[in-house]
Amino acid sequence: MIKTIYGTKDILPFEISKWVFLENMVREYFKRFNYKEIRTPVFEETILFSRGIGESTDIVSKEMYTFLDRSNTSITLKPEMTASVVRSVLEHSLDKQQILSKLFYISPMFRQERPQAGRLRQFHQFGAEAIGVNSPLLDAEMIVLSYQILKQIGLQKLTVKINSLGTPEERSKYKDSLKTYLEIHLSSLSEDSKKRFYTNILRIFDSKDGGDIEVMKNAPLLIDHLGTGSTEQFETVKSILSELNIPLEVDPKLVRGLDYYTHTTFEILSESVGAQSALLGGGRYDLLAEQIGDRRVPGVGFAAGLERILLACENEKLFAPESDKIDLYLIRLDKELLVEVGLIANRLRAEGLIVEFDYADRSVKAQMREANKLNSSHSLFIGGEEYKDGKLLLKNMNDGDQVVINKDEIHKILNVIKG
RNA sequence: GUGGGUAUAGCUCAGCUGGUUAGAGCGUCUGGUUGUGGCCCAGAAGGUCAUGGGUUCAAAUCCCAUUACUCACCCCA
Repeated sequence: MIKTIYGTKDILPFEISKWVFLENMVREYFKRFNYKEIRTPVFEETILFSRGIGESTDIVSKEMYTFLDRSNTSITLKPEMTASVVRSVLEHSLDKQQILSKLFYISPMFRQERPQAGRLRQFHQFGAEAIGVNSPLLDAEMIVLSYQILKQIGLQKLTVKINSLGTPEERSKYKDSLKTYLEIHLSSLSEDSKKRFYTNILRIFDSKDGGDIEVMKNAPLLIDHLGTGSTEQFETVKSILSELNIPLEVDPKLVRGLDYYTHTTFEILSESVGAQSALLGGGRYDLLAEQIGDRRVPGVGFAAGLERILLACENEKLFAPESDKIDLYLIRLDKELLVEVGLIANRLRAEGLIVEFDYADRSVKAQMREANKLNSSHSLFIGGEEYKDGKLLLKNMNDGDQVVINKDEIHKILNVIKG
């Protein structure tokens, strides 16, 4: 038996309505904020991600689906969307056509990680990127927009975390002072953190190792090394958000795992999912365009995990079990009338009714049971004496009332049902 | 990559300390008189008890391995 690949899932018919609901909600909100949808290919040249996201990041160093195609080009299935969107903006010079490109997407992503609750190898994200203008208003807008979407969906147990990573210069200065501090304590760090010391030193803040946490308590914080410009920008973002009553938690240890972030970074967490509690994350990336292109273009964005949001929704019981309905189920009384039933169904479907009938040549009882199971508002009996007299029997499945309809007045069925 | 857990019908799960033909609920199908659903009732189909070894007179049950799934670490949405 061939099965789905490890870490991938089918989304079956009975759960599609939840996805459509979320997608509609997301589209509606992006529309209000005037973001335009963008779709990019599922695969790109590997170098886009290795350069954009950063060689030393976990995503690039061990999680990408990378392969050589038949002409020996290194191809990678997109592990995230920001690099692709920025690439697209640069490639098509959207940044030269307008001062600001406000874009959103809903798309599958691929990362070869070990699956667990809220983490799959093919997963879905929606997100936004505002590219071209460096304004704290946009940083704030990303958080407002994403927070409101989650709220609108009905999620309750949310935490918004925010931090600033400053400019590259501030960051590298800060890294130096962090290095100086950690060199003294290097021997007492965990093995993982020792590695991080060389690869991605900021991540040591995220360590859950007791010894590491002890050491990091007294470590210098980036937030104290920001210049006045960065501090001002950060303060502006925070004050806009507090004016809008977005509950903020400043987390100086919030260090995101992608290299391109500058200034504002943020995450929204939920208590209603498993250990992978980040529903969405994002931040400003003023360096990225230059990394993968030929010019400096500022940007800010976020990405949200659909599966995690769905998981949170389920745990907070936000989805009422909704039952599908159909308008009409055709009951075939005589076996010979197979073709006629098909013709009538076709005519009524052309009128816009949702019509179903039995394809399996089953008994009337079975057909009625099916009509009931499908939640059909009416059923139409085709056959017998009435049919010979040019008549059909239309039955209301709720109250059991039946009316006679002339065969050549099928449009009347429409009136009764849609009444 | 590292650790823990689980694996019995389409689904959710029983099956106690090893002992006859492996069960339930739901779902599916059929029927409860000629052509009428829901509720109810009756019946049927459906399982190499994940796979391979081992212990034993006897294994779904105990042991080992493999595989799959799952949760957690790492990291991320």
